[in-house]
Amino acid sequence: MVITLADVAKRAGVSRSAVSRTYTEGASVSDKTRSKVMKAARELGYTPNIIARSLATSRTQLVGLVINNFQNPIFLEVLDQFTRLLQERNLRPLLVNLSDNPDPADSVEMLRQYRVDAVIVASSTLPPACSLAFKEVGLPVINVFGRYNPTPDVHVVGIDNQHAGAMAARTLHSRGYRALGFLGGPERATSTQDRLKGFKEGLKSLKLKTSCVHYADNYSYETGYAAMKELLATQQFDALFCGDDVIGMAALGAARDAGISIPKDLGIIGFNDMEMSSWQAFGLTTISQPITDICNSTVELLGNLLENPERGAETRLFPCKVIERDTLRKS
Amino acid sequence: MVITLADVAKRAGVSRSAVSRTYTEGASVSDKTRSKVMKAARELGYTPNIIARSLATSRTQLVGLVINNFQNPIFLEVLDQFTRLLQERNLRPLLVNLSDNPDPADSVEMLRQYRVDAVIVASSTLPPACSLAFKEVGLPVINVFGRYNPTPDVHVVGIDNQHAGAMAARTLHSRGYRALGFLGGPERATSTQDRLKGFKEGLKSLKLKTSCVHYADNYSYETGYAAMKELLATQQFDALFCGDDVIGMAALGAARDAGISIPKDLGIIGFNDMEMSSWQAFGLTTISQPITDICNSTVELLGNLLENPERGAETRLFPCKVIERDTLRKS
DNA sequence: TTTGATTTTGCAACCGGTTGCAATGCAAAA
DNA sequence: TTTTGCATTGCAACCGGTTGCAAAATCAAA
Repeated sequence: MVITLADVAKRAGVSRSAVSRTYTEGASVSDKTRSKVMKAARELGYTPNIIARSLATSRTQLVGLVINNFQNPIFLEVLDQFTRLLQERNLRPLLVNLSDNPDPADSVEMLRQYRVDAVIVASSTLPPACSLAFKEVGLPVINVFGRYNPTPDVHVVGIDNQHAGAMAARTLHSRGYRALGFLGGPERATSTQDRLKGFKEGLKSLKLKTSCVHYADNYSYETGYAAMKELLATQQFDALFCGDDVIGMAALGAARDAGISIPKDLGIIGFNDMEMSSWQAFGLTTISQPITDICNSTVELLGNLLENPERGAETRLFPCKVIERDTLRKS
Repeated sequence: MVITLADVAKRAGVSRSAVSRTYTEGASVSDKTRSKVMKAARELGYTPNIIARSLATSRTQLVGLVINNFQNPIFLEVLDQFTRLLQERNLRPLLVNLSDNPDPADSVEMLRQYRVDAVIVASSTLPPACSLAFKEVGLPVINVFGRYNPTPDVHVVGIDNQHAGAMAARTLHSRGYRALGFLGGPERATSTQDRLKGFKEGLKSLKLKTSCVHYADNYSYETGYAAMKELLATQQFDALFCGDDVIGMAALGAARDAGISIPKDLGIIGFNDMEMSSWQAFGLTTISQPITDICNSTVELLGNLLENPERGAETRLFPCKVIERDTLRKS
């Protein structure tokens, strides 16, 4: 037997509206009524039914949180931040795993059925069409870690991957490396493409050419290790820009196994600055994304979006930073 | 302008009930009516409102997923599995981050307000009282990675930590180590306590005593590293059972830095078999929990629980397994 | 064709809240 | 004391579905 508004109203000797109003921010209720209601509610153990409220207000306070990468530990941090920030704003994350099927249609339908107030798509590997699909059914959507688009059709918060690629090129060059290779994540990921593009352009402006380009199909150690072995067997290079720290660490492992001296004979720079890159077993020099800034900005933008859903699409880019460790020669 | 049941009904020339029934599993509708409705719905772009349905049926298909450990990468895998398994059953995970505030009261209230059908508390560090709090307000709850309790008041799915501790003791002993130490995770975590208890009992039946006992306050590398350094400075031992792989890897790092030969002069066994323990930079011998079995079993139990919420509390324990790598001598 | 059993259908009440509107109460101003 | 203005209150309709029940339709058997 569950307690409803009406029960509380009866016990407090007021109307149902009065009860509703004491639970509504900024509604007009006298202190006297409010305290009568509170008392009755406490005595009965009343808990407002948000589902019913959602129906009436057509606001659920639910936010779809779409993720497709449960391999990369960086996303655990992302989840941590998002859940915290959303909780602070009284928003609730409905988690969606898009790993196996990159076709968002089902998820779109599902989140629509739940009438979520907005959607966060956190992925650098999902195609832009995915976020668009949400927008097309009228759901406010933010693509975090998405691709920069000069004429955006969907809100994007993240980094400028091209710029980061150029930064990697300049950094390697400044340490005296000259034969620079690229070992990216999945080739189809826009983040990979953009980083490579920026890397190449960076090299060009330094009058250099990319020594080799190779990809790891996913962000696992094995894949990265195998890719690096192949690279070592077939290519010449004295420094490597890796599309992710996991791959960077795998490359580091493979190089060490091949007896290559790091950073003397080979320099490696990773991407993401995950927790364990700092462990002294690796000491991987890497480029970090300002995850905290990105997540904060996303949720803040989300807040604005809920006030004004028609707000035009914008792009928010944050600068990356080189994290100095032991896999590059000192400049 | 959003399309409702009534709109579809009007266009299809049937009653609202008919529309509702075509969207309800196992309801009685003729094929003719059903197809008329489907056609109208398609033409109008109708999406049923699950919130309204939830209100009417008092079933939301929402499941609270409570996590408090966003540091340990193992939980990313857990999240991956749970989201997948829940999705398969048309259940939706509402993610709750209990990191900062271990007092579950707010979360209980929130999940209650959303009328979630059930709650999964996935944690080995939260006190049992936390899961109980959910039960007390009438929410079916399963504590995953929880503590074994011979007279359980809450459903528990996980491993027998005591048994695992004994397994660690036997394993170290069988490799010829005799001065066995324990470096656990947070002391207050029941999993830590139980593993230590089992470890001690295992030693006792081998006529040995624990050489030293120490704890790391959390599951981070730094903390583990510092704890290990202290241990090395103050204690004598030739093998160490670590409460978690992160700590194990930190211990490994600290030992190497101290110039200790592993596994010859010091054996280390970890816990959890996380992805990177297998990386050849570590090759950490460890004890693995059968995460997949545990998650499967949890969701299956959850399914049963939804059918019959009054089902008595049960405990489901799965066996752990030693994963042989390079940080123990061969037997 | 009639009868009885079985499906299918629509009506209307209900799920548990919110909110516009008119009525009421109350205090300050006239 | 009467009037005016504002804060409070309750009524009743509404949000978008589900479902028990009785009536209508369908089907098979007689």
